[in-house]
Amino acid sequence: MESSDFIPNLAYDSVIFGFSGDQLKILLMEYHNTGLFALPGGFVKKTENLDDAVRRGLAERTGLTHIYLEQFHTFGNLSRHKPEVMKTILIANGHDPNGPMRWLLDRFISVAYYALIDYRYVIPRPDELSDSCTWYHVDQLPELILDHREIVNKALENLRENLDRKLVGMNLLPEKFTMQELQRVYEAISGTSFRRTSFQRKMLAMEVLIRHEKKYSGKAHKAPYLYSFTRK
Amino acid sequence: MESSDFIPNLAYDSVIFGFSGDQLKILLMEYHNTGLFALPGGFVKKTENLDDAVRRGLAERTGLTHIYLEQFHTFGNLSRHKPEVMKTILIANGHDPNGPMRWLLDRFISVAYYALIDYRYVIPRPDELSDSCTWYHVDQLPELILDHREIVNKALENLRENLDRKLVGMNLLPEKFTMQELQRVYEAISGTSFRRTSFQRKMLAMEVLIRHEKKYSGKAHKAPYLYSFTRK
DNA sequence: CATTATTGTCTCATTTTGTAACAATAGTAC
DNA sequence: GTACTATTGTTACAAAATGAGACAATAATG
Repeated sequence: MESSDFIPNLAYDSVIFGFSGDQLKILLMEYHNTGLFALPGGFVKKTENLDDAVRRGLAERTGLTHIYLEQFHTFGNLSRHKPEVMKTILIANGHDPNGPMRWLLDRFISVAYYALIDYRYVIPRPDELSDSCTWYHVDQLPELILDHREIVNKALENLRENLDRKLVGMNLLPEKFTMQELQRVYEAISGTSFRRTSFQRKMLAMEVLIRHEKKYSGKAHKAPYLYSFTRK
Repeated sequence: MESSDFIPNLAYDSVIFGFSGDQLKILLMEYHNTGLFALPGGFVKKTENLDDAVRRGLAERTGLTHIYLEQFHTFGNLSRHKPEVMKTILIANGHDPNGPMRWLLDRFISVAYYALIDYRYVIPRPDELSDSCTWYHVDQLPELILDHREIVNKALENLRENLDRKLVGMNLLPEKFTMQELQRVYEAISGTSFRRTSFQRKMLAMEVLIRHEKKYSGKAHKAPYLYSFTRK
């Protein structure tokens, strides 16, 4: 990680949403020997588009390309600059805080993105400073460094606002899904519950769903249809 | 303007909306002797919050403080880096493009904000590189440098999305206004027209308006009430 | 075949929205 | 003053959207 390749004082952070077991989850990194948790983030190369830097980082962290990404806010308060936190992390990783990684102690303005991905295909990979890169239920997050908690909150807020405007479900679910699964996604994001029949009527009225074959679960009841979204 | 005071490679641009004569307008700067138009922008000091940098710039450009501001996107494509444009501007202003202002030719990632302001109170002031800082109707903008046209489009898109979520009218109108004036604002932003009676019913149902005395225009018809928003 | 759980659809009441009508003015013309 | 005009605030009714429940269909089980 060579400082001179990157735009100074500029970083990005990503809130990576996945859905499993009726729950909305996000990926968090845990730094070696510190118990500190953070959002996956990175830096922007001097000869790279901002969006591409984020996609590069996401690919490294999840193994996925072609990810649904939304930029939602840029965090630029001075209060987010806490060099002592980064110093702790560097020391815990055996780096000299006055060595070649010293630039990590600088002030960073961070452009925040959220990603929606199909949970099943992710292979979380920690980076060199981290032990783990793991899914956490959004309602049970550990304490996060710097302003990362605020970033998550703003991501959630934004995701909720987009729930009715964009086809959020499309990116969190497999290609084919049942109406119930789709409803669970909407409920997890909005934090409320919907009436089954109203939800079904609303979704079908949007005319973005294609109905496929039934899905036999082996359970003793009528089998639901599988649906997919019309446009890829 | 001393390069070393600022965060390198980071700028902001502002889309300043005002409303007058039933039209939505924005403030544009014209650079000396070039015929080039741009959004008012600036740079962030190393010891300054991002938001504060923007407020500082807005105050300089408009004379106003306490402005309604929304950050809406950060533009970070390589394609927005066109050093020859900035070079032209520097030369036209009698600066040496290899002199102390050379840093202006660097690549900049720009955080974009829009502001909503009461047109009447603005005293537009050009900066040192500009002849003018003038209002332009959003449908009749001159050609803009770099990606500033894209920035305006995205600002408009964002403003439209916020039209029903936030009290947009509050910031573009005087303290007291008629229902018709409010409707004109909504129509100018949305680009559509609304039925008078439905609009009135909708606004009153929101219960955010206080009705005041009537406004006598001197015209031969019933005088409309003046309204204000409940919360400041 | 009866039972159970769940699904897709339909029905009806309620609420919201679209549309037009109407009465109330504030001026002008006379 | 009265008649007339333009615009406003409100009401009335139709149409559409939504909330809430009923109901039939069906995939398993015993």
